[in-house]
Amino acid sequence: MIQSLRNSIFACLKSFSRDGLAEYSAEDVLIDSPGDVNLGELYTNAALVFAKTLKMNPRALANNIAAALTKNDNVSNVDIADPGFINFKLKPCAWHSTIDEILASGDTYGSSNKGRGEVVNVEFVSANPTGPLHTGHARNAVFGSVIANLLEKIGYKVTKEFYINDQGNQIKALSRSIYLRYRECLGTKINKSDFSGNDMYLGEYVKGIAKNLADLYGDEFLNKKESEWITSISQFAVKKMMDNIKGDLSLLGINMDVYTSETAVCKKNMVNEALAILASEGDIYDGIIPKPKGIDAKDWEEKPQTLFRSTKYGDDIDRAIRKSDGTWTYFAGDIAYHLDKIQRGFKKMVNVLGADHTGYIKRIKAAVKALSGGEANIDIRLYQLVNFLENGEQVRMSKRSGNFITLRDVVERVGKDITRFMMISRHHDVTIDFDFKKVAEHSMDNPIFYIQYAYARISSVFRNAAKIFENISVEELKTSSKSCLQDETEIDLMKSLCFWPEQVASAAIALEPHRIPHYLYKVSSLFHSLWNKGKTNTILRFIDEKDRATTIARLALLESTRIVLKDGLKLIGITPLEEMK
RNA sequence: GCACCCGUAGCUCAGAUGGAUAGAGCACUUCCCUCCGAAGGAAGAGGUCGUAGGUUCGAAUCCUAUCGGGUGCGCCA
Repeated sequence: MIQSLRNSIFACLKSFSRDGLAEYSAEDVLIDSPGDVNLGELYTNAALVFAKTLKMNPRALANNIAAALTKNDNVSNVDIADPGFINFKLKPCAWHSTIDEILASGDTYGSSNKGRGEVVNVEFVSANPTGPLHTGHARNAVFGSVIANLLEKIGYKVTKEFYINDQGNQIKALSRSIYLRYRECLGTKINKSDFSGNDMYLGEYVKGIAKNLADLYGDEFLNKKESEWITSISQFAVKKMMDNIKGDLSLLGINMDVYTSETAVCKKNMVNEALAILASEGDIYDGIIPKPKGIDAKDWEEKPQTLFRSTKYGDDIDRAIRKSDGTWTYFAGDIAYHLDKIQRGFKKMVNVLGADHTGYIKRIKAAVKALSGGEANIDIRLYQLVNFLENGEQVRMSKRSGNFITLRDVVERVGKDITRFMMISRHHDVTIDFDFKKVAEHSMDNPIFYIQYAYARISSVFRNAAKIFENISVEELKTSSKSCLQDETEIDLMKSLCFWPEQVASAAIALEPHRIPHYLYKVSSLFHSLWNKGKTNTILRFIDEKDRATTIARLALLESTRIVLKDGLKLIGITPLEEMK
């Protein structure tokens, strides 16, 4: 409905200039409901926005648009306000046809083809396989998965990807930690001091992996030099940890499409290939990175290193791709990985990272630009920390000691749906306070219950209606007359449902999933409001035992509300409840 | 020192592409269950959108400066 209004306004604009609007489309026409209801149901600022482009007086343009709208059968009460806003209403029958639209579309209501089937790679979580997923990863996982759902919904072909950092010092440290526990399993006495080395892992899960190792390989690695076991145990450890991580993700209902391993990328010689591309553009050179001012770096030595000229693509300083011992930096591997993505055909990429990766954005964007000759683009979304509160007190966590809340802990305690809702309902740039007590409360502090409650109430109405009227079918809801739906709140609800496709598209394009739960809350609120109106004003009740036609019309409105709520909940990965318990 | 992010009601937060008198919830005040689920609803009060300039028909939104808070800054991944 909104889209067809846009189209008629845009057609009017186009009649004034054939090519002046070449860069614009009907999508650029704003139609919204004004904050003040006295101003009307809907308004557009198109005359103000396009007056300049068309070199016309805003007021004159507004007159023309208003005339065009007046001719539209769905529109009534067109009015022009200074300096050129156009306010108008829709005839009730137009709102009623929005219900028919929703019922006809069903699950696909809100979908669009803005993505035109373009492939997009959404990389998220990508946690080091050195321990179970923790609470930070939970936000990453939920955020990434909803972005993927949203992009899919607007017509992109999405690949959800996890990058496995199965190389480097952390994996070595994990392997050494496992090896110690493995010896312990086989009877060697291990002292606490043996774990005092660099970044040794102390978590209980290390013992579990060591036991598996001992069960499977016996004393095969015992009394051998590190060089003889490190590769085997690393591989074993990564395999075990990845199984663990996949299990944790599935607790949140998340399945990745692709897991790409750093080792595999290196084996394909991608690092050299990537560097060759960069070198051919003159973006590789030997140089010195200056010491940053104002921070503590006592043992800083200025040494020449191989650098990537990322400043050419907007970075603040050039970045090292080789350590002074000649081995590649992590960044070199990441450059190779992104070349791999590009070669797999992705021109559009999204990467979800924790806020501690702030400094990483510019260099990876630079690399993608350089590697693709400007063809590919990567969006990096950072998310802020989650503070966990127990009885109002923040829970301290330390990963090294193994003392941290795992994703599994959280999900087992409050459930998948609440975890997901908490992680997704705030803007990604805002830190979240996750209070274990509050989130489980069935109260207004916890909007998920409000939304679930609306959904359950609708289902309840249908259950009750079925007791009174026989054989209510979706077909009957579709074909019935809705002309009795005239109440202000009913219209408001229809109006709100009408904007669902817009909401989905805006959330997807902005990569801001939190808009979805906020919208669902608003729809729920209108529904609850309508429900309560029926308590005092009995003619507004959904079920009228003596009037099947009216009941069916109201059920049609409720069904379309249910479709939107269900679709929205599905996008954010939450299971709707048929009844509250 | 530099980069990125945040600053909106007492509290927790929404306000995409600049739009009209800045919105919710919690808390506070007052109402509404003989009634499809009160786990709800209606109304009231609460704001110099950190501050100061600028851009224009119009700024919470864009630009500049500044204050406060967070994150990060070579051979960690």
